[in-house]
Amino acid sequence: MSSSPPATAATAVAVEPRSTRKRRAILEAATTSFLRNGYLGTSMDEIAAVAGVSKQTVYKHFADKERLFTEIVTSAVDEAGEPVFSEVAELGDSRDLGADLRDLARRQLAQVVQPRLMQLRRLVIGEAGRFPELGRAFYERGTGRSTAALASAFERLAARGRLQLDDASLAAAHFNWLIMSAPVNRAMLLGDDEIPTAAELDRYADAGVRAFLAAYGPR
Amino acid sequence: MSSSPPATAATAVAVEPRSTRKRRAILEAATTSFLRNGYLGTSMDEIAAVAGVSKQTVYKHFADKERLFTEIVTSAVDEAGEPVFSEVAELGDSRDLGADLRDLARRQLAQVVQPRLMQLRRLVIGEAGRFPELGRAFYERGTGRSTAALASAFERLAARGRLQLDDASLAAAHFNWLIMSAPVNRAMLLGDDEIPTAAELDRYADAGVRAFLAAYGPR
Amino acid sequence: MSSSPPATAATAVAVEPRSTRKRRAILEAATTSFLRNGYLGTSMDEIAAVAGVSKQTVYKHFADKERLFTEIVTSAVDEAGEPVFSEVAELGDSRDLGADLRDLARRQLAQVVQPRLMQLRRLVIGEAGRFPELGRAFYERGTGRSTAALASAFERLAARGRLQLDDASLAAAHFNWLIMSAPVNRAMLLGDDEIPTAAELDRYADAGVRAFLAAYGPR
Amino acid sequence: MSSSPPATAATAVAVEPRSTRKRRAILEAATTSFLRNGYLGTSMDEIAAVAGVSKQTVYKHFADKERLFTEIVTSAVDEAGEPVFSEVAELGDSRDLGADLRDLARRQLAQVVQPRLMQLRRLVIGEAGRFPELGRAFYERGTGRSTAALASAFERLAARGRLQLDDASLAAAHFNWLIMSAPVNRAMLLGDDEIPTAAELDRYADAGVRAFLAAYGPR
DNA sequence: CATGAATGAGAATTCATTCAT
DNA sequence: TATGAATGAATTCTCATTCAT
Repeated sequence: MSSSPPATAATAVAVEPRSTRKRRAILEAATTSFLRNGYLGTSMDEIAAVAGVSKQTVYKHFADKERLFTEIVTSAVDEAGEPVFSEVAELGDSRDLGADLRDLARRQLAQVVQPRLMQLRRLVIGEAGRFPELGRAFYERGTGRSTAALASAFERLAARGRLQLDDASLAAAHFNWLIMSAPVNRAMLLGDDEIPTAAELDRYADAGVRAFLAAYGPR
Repeated sequence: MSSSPPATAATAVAVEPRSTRKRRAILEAATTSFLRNGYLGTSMDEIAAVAGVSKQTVYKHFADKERLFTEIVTSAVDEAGEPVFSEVAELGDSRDLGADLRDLARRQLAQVVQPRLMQLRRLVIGEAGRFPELGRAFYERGTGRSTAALASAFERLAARGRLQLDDASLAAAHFNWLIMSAPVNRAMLLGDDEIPTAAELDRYADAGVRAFLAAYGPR
Repeated sequence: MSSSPPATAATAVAVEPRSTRKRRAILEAATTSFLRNGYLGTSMDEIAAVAGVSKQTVYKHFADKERLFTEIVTSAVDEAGEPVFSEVAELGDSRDLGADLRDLARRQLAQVVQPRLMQLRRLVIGEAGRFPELGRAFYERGTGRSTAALASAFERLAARGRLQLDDASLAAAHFNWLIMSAPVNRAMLLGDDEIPTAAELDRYADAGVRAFLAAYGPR
Repeated sequence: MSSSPPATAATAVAVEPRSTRKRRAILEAATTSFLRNGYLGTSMDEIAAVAGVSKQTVYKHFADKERLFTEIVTSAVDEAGEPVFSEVAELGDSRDLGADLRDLARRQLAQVVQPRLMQLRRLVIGEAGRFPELGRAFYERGTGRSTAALASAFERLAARGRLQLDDASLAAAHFNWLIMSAPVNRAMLLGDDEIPTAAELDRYADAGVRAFLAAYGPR
């Protein structure tokens, strides 16, 4: 309150370089716009205006619209994959497997159904024709990675007799989709306003786990 | 020179009105283009050129691009729903429930994964922001209708002890997604080239049915 | 060639030739549209649609848009001039000149301020650049003719000492505009909704006559 | 904060910003074109070409054609009203009222029949259907304002016995139209080539004043 | 380094007019 | 004679990208 930071630090050093700041503003503006209006539905003019910079500045930072788009989507896809993945990796060996799976399922579902992630999913699917690499990235970083992690966790559990399965990947896929499919499909088609409440999601996750355990649990 | 009124009549009746012919050409061209390039990625010029008609003719048949688009997608959605739905409705009471379900699952999966239907799904999802009605229509006519039909079939089977369930809708959703999710998700994100072979699809359908019966079959 | 079938006569002669009927429909539709939307603001498509005929039929009857326009406006101008003119010609020699002039003024003003005539005036003025002949026609048939008629009536009256003037044309113009200017100017700029009531118009006409007589009446 | 470089300031102030220059070029081009060809008869392409700027630049300065049009016409109307109005306000109390009124009348008439103002009048009248606000503005700023000013001047003169009237507004309207109507009506309908010479106009103004004084002057 | 302007093309939509039927 | 379709250009407006300042 009373003490103001050294002048220099305040304006130039402590604060991040203005170039970086602008770059971030552009990224933010572009992300919002691309997620909301798609690739063709977004104009560079709009991005520059929302970011509060000139169009030239946008082009200084990103060679062209395509590059800006892929950069944004790629990094969004990377980020989005992270938390889901780390959750899965933690699938432990507590005494109550059902509780663990329920916990995982709930968290995963809550993650995946977040508006931002749903928009990203819609965007990638809608542009899959124009940008196939993004579809592939989304697939591999998302479903692919988490299913793989899940599969290896299930493998361990099967080895200790806590699950009955002969194809861990298949079981992982079944688990995954038993939990996510209905809400994700709904939300993808009905828009962000129709996302179920947290309670409903939890119930759905639990039901998925129940079915999964009935099919794959220790007999 | 005698008299060929019958001929005229014949041509007039047999040959469909040229207007109808043109209209169909426009619809075909537009459908192809919209499915491949999306709403914004498709131009009226292109549609007219591909249909081999003048732009004016397009505008005489369809008030504007939006109307043309929604008309096409709506009718495509309607058609697409039909076969899936009728399959489900036929779910009978033969002695071998597993065989019946496998049969249904295989057919349904083969249907849903057809390139054209996948493109439609991508299109509707991609344009869900711009055309929410289409998303809703797709949801209701697709998943919605077939899940509902499935649920009532399951209800009957449960009444006769052939399935164990207390929420038929939930069971229907589980069935549905156990079978379709993985391939559909794959195909949506990886493009039409990556659609699994028929044999793989059948195997996946069978695995889904197996898991379903393990969870919901007679104990 | 001898006798035409009675049937034909019944359908075609008694009733006015369908060609004439269509022609009139076209003229009516075009008149309405031109008056409301101007020359450029009116499309041949619209005219054909409103008239309930095909565009080709329009072109059969009228060589092109310009010809249709000028024909319509010219005849509207002619019609419009008529009643005003005949009123003026009747300006008699009753004992009460003031009453006669008031009568004339009221009728003339009521005529000239009719919505349809105002629209025509606006139209002709607005298109004066594109169609100077129409401006000229309107001027001559309207102001020109009635002022001339008025002038010769005033001449007669002056000869008998009932008016004091040395330039009958000038007096006629003054009479004319004392009565019409304010309401016409108002209505031209403020639209048809703002036309004064009949009573207000009468009062205005009377005031104009009063001023006119004060200036030109027998001293 | 202390002192800004004088040099920079000098150039920045002396040389007007290029943006302003372009804006003015656009306004000029658009004004000419709108006045000559009307709203629909003028294309944005043409405006840009005549102004020597790109279409984009036009659209950066003015959101759309409508806005450009109304801005131009509104400001033209405002300007046009000014001189007429200030003349009227000055109507003094010299000994020779007739001379004063003649002077005023001549000036006012000369003003009002200027080609540019006549074109504006035609334009506003022709577009009154599409842009009613402009008609109203023209009415209020033009006739309305000057008649009101005239009325209050007449009121003063009547109070001192130099005019005989009981409705100053009416007298003002009569004065106004006695002087302007015939030439304005002529010029509106017959085009700018037919505008009377200055001498004719003066004579007409004088005649109007004579009639006015005969009707409203001291008996 | 960043701004305003320019470019040149392309979008949707409408127009007046003319063939073929 | 009258219709649907075609034509070909023009309309308003927007786009991604690049100079010049």
